[in-house]
Amino acid sequence: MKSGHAERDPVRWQEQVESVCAGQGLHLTPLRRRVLTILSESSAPLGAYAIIDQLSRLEGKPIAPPTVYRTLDFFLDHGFVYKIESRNAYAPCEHLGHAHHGVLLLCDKCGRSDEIEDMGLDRLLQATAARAGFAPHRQMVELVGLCRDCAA
Amino acid sequence: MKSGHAERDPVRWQEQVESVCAGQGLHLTPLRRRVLTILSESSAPLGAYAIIDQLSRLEGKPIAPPTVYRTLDFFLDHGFVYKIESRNAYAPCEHLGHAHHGVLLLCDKCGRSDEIEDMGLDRLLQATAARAGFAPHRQMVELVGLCRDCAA
DNA sequence: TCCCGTAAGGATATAACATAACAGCTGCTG
DNA sequence: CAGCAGCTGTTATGTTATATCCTTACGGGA
Repeated sequence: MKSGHAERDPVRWQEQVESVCAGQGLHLTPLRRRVLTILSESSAPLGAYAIIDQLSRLEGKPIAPPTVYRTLDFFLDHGFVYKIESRNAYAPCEHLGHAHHGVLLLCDKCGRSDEIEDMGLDRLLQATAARAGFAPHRQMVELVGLCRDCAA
Repeated sequence: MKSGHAERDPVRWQEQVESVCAGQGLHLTPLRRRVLTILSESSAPLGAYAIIDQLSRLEGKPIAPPTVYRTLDFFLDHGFVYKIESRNAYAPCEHLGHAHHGVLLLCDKCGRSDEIEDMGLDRLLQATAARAGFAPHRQMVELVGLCRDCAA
């Protein structure tokens, strides 16, 4: 029985990140690794303060916001994580390697986020922007609604 | 000489909102009217607290956040204003009447926001979502980059 | 007239999200 | 070993948004 969700494997995802880091000489420190685990094990995107809480519990001492925001910045910069602007939340990027400009499907009911790529859409967006004389360097496409599972 | 920007006429926009309100029996109170004016006269989208500041100056007394957030909610509910999620800012919706699901072009340099409609894009988004079994009821498409004027 | 319901706004407090600024540590490299 | 870069800790603060309760204004029906 297959779920409607992408069924990301947390372990596999983390291994991929590890291998990309190794390949690019990026430092995957213990702190970063822990945040990675927290993110990957969550079924839904997490807010920064949810990460702070979990991390504080893990470490047994309070972790201050800047620590987590810096870690998130590192992941965002390298495309391992994306930010969901309409929710102020962060989620593992399933398509490592590509610039992360997918379409986000955000379920109202279960809170999950799914990311899909669509070259046709990207081209159309680019063309639409170009027609307005606009040169985009970042795009956000977020759809809020009901996912397959929750609609059923 | 025509600007690259939509050159929205603040007065005209406000009149349109007035007429829609009249037509739908919506109450355009003095407070709402003042917020409308503040929004329409700004060249770039405003954050809620910028509105609070301006409104407080206009009224000669401090205005509390809930007052402005309620007013914004009213405008958002009726599609007079849209929220720019990636900036936490609010701007007049130039296409009254349509559900406001346009593409937002956000200039990094001058801070302005432009809204364009694209039926083709909407259809493609809808189709893409449907293929994933997703039923969207709200969409956000934001492109960040350089507008025509600033690129020149 | 009196009462009541509803919509709008005021006031206080607090929650939630994010960053500035500086200090310390570690490991590399000249 | 000196000096620098990268990472983390710490304190404080800035920014955005909501919960809660109270008051006012207005319209409709007993």
